Amino acid sequence: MPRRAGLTVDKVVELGLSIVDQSGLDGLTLARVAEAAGVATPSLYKHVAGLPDLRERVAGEGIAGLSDRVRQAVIGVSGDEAVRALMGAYRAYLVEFPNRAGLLVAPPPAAGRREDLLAVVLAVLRGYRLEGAEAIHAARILRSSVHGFAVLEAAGGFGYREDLDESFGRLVDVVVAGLRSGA
Amino acid sequence: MPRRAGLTVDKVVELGLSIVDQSGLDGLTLARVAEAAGVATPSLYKHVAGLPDLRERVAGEGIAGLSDRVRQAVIGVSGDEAVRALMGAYRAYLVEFPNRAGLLVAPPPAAGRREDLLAVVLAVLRGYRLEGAEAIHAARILRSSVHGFAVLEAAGGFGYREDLDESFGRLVDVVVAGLRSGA
DNA sequence: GCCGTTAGGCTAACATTGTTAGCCGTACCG
DNA sequence: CGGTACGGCTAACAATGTTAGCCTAACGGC
Repeated sequence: MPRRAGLTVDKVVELGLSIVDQSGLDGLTLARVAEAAGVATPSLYKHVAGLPDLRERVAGEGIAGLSDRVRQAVIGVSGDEAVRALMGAYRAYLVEFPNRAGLLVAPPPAAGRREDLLAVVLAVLRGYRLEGAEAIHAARILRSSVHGFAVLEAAGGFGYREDLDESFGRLVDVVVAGLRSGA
Repeated sequence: MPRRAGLTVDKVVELGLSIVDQSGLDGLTLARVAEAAGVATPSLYKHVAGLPDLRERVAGEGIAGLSDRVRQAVIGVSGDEAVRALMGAYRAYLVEFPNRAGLLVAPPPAAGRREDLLAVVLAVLRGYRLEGAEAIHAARILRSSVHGFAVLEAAGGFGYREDLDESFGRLVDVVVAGLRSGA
């Protein structure tokens, strides 16, 4: 076992993310990360500035992961299909990683990552010939509805899990219809 | 200064809620509540079982507050107007108390409170002649979209605040149209 | 290949918070 | 008037975040 653990910021953030997946947002603690890294707690300060900084970075990573998934999902499709793919991928991400829901609403410098996601949404909406402010409104509608559903599902906010696929399908239909009508 | 502070569970929860409003969810700490109550920290254990319990109760109160607002908003209106009023009240609540957004997704025994909210939504949907599973799907669509928008707005998740009213108006239109078409 | 510098680990120490245990007086009830 | 129980308190402890300062392995320049 090397005297130097060879830790980097990226490894610390990755460990943090997996801890969030296992134990929820409240489980993300410097002590747990240090333990997972095989290192004493204060050593982490050589890589991150503290717990708030780590939280921010983990949130950024979570948003980036979502962004990647969504971007992959819309490759080669357009129009209604792209919207369905985008919403499906968004939901699937939070089904797979429910504990990351809380990461997706962080206001701070994670903003840069959010831009990526917005870019994908806007690209998809280009198929509807929406431009400028119109596209912004449409993007917000799209994101709001899928985010709301996914977050509530991830948190167990719906009474019973039955028919969730059906509910989601209908939500997607409503959004697609809205976009087509030039919402 | 009375030897007995005359504290009750309700007062503790109320103090907790106002602390959440002032300092966010992370600011809700037994120490802060005790200070606000003019009492030593361990004394709180005579009223709540600990921090998790307090969190649950505060969340319940937050959901109850939303429920009340929404219920008030739909009194005397029906159909499309009721849906608009419901969504408007939901959003307005989180605009007024942005820090309560995180309270609305708690899975645990706050479930009872959520039932109330669901009941209001279902009552509103009765105007669309939706029944049984149909009504459940519609309720989820309604709740998902308004929740998503309100949460993202509360967290500053939208880049700029401009035209948010316009965006929200369009979201409401899309949902109303979807419900009318029997989504 | 030596040597200085630095990066990346460590221990020690401390503040804050949550939590438990146990004490003690006040308020109320018979 | 006396007893009980409720609602406060202090003391003590564990866990976490954070700072300070040390020490050494790794690496680069001469």
